[in-house]
Amino acid sequence: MPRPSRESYGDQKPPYSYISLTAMAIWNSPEKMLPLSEIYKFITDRFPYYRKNTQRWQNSLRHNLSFNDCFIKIPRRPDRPGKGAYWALHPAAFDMFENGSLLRRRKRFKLLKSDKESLDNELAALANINRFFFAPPESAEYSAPPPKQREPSPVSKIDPVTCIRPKRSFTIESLISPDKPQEAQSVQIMAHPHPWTMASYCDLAVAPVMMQPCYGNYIPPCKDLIGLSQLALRSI
DNA sequence: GACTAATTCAAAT
DNA sequence: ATTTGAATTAGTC
Repeated sequence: MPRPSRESYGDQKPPYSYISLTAMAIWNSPEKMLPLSEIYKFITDRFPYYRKNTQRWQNSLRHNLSFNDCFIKIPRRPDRPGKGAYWALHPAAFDMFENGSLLRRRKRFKLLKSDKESLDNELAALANINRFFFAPPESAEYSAPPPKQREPSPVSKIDPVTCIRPKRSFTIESLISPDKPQEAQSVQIMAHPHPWTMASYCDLAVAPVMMQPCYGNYIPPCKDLIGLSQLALRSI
């Protein structure tokens, strides 16, 4: 994204909140998700103001990441080595800046407790699936992780391990049969279309039950929407 | 000026 | 690196 006027703020503080800046960075990325280090990079690349006092504003930015439901943490796939998880925007947070202000939103984006819990469960399921499908041979041999250790949330109806609705009859354990741990190793990884579906993590043939979108009721990132980054960069 | 989002400091995980 | 809390600052209506 070449931007001639990229640094037109000079050393002055840009009129964007950390939430706006972070959303820009994420939105601007091809996969609509970035690790923390890339978010830092996006900001410091474009706004010289943030090349100083990094300790302070990066701590604040991290605080925002954890505190605001509009940011969700996508577990890093082990085939993508690196530090930290990926951060994405919650699909329902697109109209966060509806009022046009990138400084202060009218209202804080907050998920309902039940939505928050099911989201957390699905993300936990992603992490578990990562372990199943990407575990090194030696650790894959021992056995599937003991189901009993994972206590499902009393609220959510989604199985935290399989990430499927209870009506489904078979589980990950049944797919990864104890006598054929090697098959699980040969799973093909897809192109990672976007973080919202299990499809980006699992092979169709091996895990058909998981193809249903985890976020089926939400709107996935859409190119038709006016990207916050474009919006912001245009105004620079 | 009230209301509350955003920022900061910083402890705990 | 991530989460959380408390205190403070500061946009908006």
